Amino acid sequence: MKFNELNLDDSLLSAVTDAGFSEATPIQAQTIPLVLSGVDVIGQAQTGTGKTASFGLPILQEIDVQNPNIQALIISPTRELAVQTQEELQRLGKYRHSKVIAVYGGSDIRRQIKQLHAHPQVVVGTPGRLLDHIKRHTLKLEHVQKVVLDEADEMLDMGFVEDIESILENVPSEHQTLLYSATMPKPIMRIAEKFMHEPKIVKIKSKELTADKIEQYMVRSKEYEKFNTMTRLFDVQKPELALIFGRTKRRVDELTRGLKARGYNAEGIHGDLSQQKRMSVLHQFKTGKLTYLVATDVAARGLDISGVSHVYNYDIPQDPDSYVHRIGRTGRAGHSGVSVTFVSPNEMSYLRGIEQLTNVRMLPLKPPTDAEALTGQLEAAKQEIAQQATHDKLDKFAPAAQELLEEYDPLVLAQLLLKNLSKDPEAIPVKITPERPLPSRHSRGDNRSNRGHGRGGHHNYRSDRRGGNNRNSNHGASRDNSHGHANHSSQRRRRNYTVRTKD
DNA sequence: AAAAAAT
Repeated sequence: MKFNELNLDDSLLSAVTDAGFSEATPIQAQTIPLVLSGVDVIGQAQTGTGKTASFGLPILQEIDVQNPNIQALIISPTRELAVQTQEELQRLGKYRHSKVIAVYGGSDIRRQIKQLHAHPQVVVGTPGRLLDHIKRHTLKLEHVQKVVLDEADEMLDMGFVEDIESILENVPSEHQTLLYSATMPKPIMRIAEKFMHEPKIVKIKSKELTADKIEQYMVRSKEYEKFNTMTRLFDVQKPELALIFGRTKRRVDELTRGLKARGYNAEGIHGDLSQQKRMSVLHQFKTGKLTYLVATDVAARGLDISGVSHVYNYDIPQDPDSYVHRIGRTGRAGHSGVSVTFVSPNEMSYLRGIEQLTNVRMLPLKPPTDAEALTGQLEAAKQEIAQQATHDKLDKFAPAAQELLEEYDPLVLAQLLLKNLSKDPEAIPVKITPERPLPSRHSRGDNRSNRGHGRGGHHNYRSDRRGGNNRNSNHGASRDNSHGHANHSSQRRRRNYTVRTKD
């Protein structure tokens, strides 16, 4: 179905065309006429199916732009989703000159109050901050006619039901309600009964729970091997854009540190980071400046990032729904995707739970060997060298480099490159805290060391307390390349690929 | 049990 068959204003159709769409997705084709007819609607669909426009377009159409009051309210589970929704609605409504703002925690409330004073017609927000504004009397909802509960199952999981209830007390009772949810558990149906009137249900085939465009793999890996296995996979698979999920905020921090230490272009995102940081990291990832985004489930749902080629479940999700959401970040908008889930022996039950829900059997993936991984790194290095050579107009250099690379044992050369490429070679041993705290850690009164960077990563907890100074000294060879002439003459980063056998 | 969300 084409958009122009949906009785939408020309102003909206122009914006849709600008966005590059002509064909409506199933949820849009089915939902838009219903919303326009004024009935309550339950939409069972995930982000990436065109959900936002399916409520956004009819809402924008019915907005009276002469009316300075807030006429539509959209409640989102996470701040990032609120921002994303606001941006999309603003884009779709640009020719209607409707004003859409987002209010959410972690950002300056005074600025938001100013924006609220400027008479927006649509407000997108997260529950906590919406309530905050209501209490401050800076958010007036008495003219709201449409309410959207976006990702309702997610909001339910996060315990927002009471908040939503309090927010809705401030909305006139005869409003139209639209509820979106990827899954439809009983509590969602209860909410629907409570807040909605004879809702029409639009269901997008549950068969598409996990798109078949996603190749789903699993890797059996013990906890302490996971990190190495994953980085080897990176080297072999060379993801364009990878999303890596960890179970806790702390593990996300550790993983990020570890990946950075090994020279991967990685950043983390979770709820304890400042909102500013969250936004900037997400922006970097969306614009491709960042290849590896390590995240808690804050990024599992709703976020629409195009071009995620790989999703890695470093920690398998305990909740099967979470798995569906996580891998749904890839294989979007017609692209194919790959997901890899790491499973340790005591996590097999989670795996079974997931496979039962999705009705898909994950293909076992053999962890790459060191040699395979190094070959992968080598290829990447080759490409980089070639690229740089072209860039510097030193085309002659490329064949020479090729030759060099072919001449030497890849293993030796790759190890060397590794050492040269990584920003902090000493930090290469990475230690990720095990899931459960280790039993007694021989508490001999000194807890000065091992938190954090885990440099040196002794796996053996023997009490060699004098060992403090036995760092292996093979990095004694001076890494400081301050040889009189500074090398910032060359604009780009230059590296010395000196070939020297390892002692 | 963790994460998210108001300060």
